[in-house]
Parts: sequence; C-alpha cells; structure tokens
Amino acid sequence: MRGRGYRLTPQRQLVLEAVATLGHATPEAIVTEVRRTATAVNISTVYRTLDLLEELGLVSHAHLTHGAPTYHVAGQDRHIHLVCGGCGTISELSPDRLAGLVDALREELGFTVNVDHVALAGRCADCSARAHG
Amino acid sequence: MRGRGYRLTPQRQLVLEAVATLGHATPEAIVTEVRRTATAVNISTVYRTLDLLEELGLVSHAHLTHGAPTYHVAGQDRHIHLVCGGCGTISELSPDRLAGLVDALREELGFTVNVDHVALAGRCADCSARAHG
DNA sequence: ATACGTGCAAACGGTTTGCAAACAC
DNA sequence: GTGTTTGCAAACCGTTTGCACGTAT
Repeated sequence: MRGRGYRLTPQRQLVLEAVATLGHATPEAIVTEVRRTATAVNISTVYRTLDLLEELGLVSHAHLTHGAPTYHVAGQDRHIHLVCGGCGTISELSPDRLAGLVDALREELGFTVNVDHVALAGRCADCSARAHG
Repeated sequence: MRGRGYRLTPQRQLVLEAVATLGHATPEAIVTEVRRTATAVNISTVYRTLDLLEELGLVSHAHLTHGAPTYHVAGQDRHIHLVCGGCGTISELSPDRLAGLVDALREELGFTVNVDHVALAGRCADCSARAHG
C-alpha cells in the first residue's frame, strides 16, 4: 500500500477488513459493516477505496444481479456463480468447469478471461420445471 | 401479440423494428432510432415495451458493459461476447464454445444456462501485452 | 365504451464529482 | 508543512412509478 505511494488510513483498513469479513458484499453492505466501528465513514469513501483496492489487486468484484456488484478478497475461495433468473438463487461452481474454454481462448485469441467477474445466468432445476408446468 | 391479449400500437412496432435495425442497442439508442419516425415517443414507453417484447420471447438483452444493457432480436445471430476491460473492445464468439459446460450443468444440476445473457470479461491480447510491459 | 397503453414529471437506486476541511506523511 | 484523503452535498446515469390523457379494440 505505502509501497505504491498511497497513504494508509483507518478507512482503507476498515474497508478491506469488511470485505474479508463479509465474503461477498455490496458497497452498501460494506459501509454498514465499516460503520460498526467508525460511524462517520461516507459511502463515497467506500467507493473510492474499493476502486483503489481493486487497482492494487487486493479485491475483485463480480456482477451477480442487476443491482449493485459484490466485492470479495482477490484470489481467495475462487468460484463461478450461477444465478437463477426465476427465483434469484445464487449457487457456486468450481472455476475448473471453465478451464477448457479459458485455455482455448488464451491460445487462439490471446484473450485472458476473468472467470470470477461475471455470473452465468439461467434457470435452476426447480424453475425450469415450474416454467413447463 | 394480439394473441396474448396485448394491443398492437405504433410504439410497439417501432421499438421492435428499431431493435432489429440496430442489432445491439441500449434503450437510449433505441429511443433515438424510434424518434426518427415518431418524435414524441418517451423513453419510459421504450422500457415498458422492451420488457413486454422480452416476456413474449421476441427480444433478449445482454450485459456487455457496466452501463446500460443491449437488446437484440431473440434467437437471431446468437453469439457470446468477450469484453476487454482494458480497451473496452467487444468481440463475438460462437456459443458452441460453451456447449460442453452448458450440457454438463444441465445434466448434473438441471441448470439451464442462458448463454447470450452475460459477456465474458477479461483482457484482449493487446492489453495483456501492454499490462506486462 | 372501456380497458389498456402512453407521455410526462417526479422519484428511485447506485455511483461519481467538486470542494473545503482534516489528516498521514 | 504539504499534498493526499476524507466528508458532505449535489449531480449524475439508468430505470421505475403514479397519474391523467389518449387510443386500440
């Protein structure tokens, strides 16, 4: 952090801790967690800090729903998300499932897929059954 | 359209035509196109109409960027999108590339992936090279 | 004639910005 | 001390809503 010329502030520490504690969290959830120990922290500081932490490679974000993105500690407990458009249920999946595609795209096109970033949309078993009923 | 108890209005026709003409278009781009022939059409009508057309299975939408989604005629010229987080370039890919994964998820979990819906984020060859330089 | 559909304006959720005050260095 | 970072308030973008008017059926 300091190594890259940035200042180490309580806000920045608290935001990173909150992301670690919460697992997958929206900016709104993060500011709520942070305020448990520092009531005055502003949501705009959280946004600025998340951008910075992401730039430093400490956190990543994913889009699970049409609403706010969720942030998580980078490279930890990696997985793909499946989001059911019927009931909204989110399930997790090993990133190995995409390994074949990822490797092929890197070799053929030089394109490196960020596997965590986007969820796969679709319909879970229950909702598929219901739709046909 | 009428078959399902909905009224056929000029606005609805124009929105569908605009989606067909534009290929991939945001609601903003669609309303601009529609206004070339009907200046008074409101953006909220476009949103309502797109929801309806999607419910009827005539159009689909995909999330290519962090901004507005893009709408396209359903089932036509299907492809996956690759979005480079470095330069923003969007490229297209055959949905066959995901066939293996899609089949596996359906068999094992009963989950049906909506392949068109979400783009794969990552870094294109140029931007990967640049990042290491 | 009577729902249904539209335009408008206002609100919404999520995010970004300009600025002056506060603080890490 | 000085330049970065913060809090605040206001603006922003994309989207949704309530309501009175308009219109396809």
